[in-house]
Amino acid sequence: MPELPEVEITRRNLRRWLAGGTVTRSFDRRLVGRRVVGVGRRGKWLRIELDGRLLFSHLGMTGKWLKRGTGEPRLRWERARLDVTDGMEAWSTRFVDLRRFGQLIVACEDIEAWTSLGPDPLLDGLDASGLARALGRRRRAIKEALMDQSIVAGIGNIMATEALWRARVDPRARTDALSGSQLRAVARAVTATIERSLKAGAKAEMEYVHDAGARNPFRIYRRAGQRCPRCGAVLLRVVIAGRGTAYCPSCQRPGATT
DNA sequence: AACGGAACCTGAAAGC
DNA sequence: TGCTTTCAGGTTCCGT
Repeated sequence: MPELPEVEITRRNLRRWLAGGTVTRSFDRRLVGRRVVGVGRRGKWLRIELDGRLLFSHLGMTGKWLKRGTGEPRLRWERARLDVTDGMEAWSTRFVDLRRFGQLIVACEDIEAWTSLGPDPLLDGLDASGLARALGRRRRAIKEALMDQSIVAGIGNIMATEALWRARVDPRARTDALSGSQLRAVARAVTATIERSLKAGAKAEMEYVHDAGARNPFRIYRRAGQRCPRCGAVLLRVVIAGRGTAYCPSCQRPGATT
């Protein structure tokens, strides 16, 4: 269930585990014998660069990359593995994915899912004018627009919910109704929310909020019925683009115009 | 073109 | 206890 922060943490882990190593065993024969040059990310996509090949990885809802010993047995829900050696040591990375929405794609050049992404808030930055340009003159709800990967890359249901609360903007507000100051607030809030999550989540074994036993580290995500941490009003729930959305009816404002 | 809903898949938690 | 319903941090397709 990862969004940009978890995917970025996964990228850093994979870079540590793989970069400079040579693949000794893989789910795909075309990767065996190749050296890993580096690991990149745009939005929610990972791009593992090897000599002469690219491996794209999307985590879907439940995908995780984990580091294990080469001799360790197949993990529960393991779908793929990539073993490497640096000449001295050997180890294994495993891709586990309970719900199987994740993707692994071997390619020789960049795939469309990668090249068609909108600006990535961490790599490209995000300001009000960039956001306004990306939104264009569409009129859909701001939350739906933020989750569109061609508008901004890497935002999912949680980052959108949290960022709009931080920006004090109603998630149902139409994009063409937002004022300049609301756009600035949203752009700042998206970046701040991602950075907060990034700091909180850096671990070798990612834990997602819906994992059994996991705590909810977010301010309002999945907290409808509880009180707004800012103004104390009771948070409500609404469905936008098919996704559950908590919001504060008191301090999150609709667009400036209607 | 746009929008809601279903689909893909496997569970956990809540409700009865 | 056990059965049913709802929900889940993603993306895509399909019908209206």
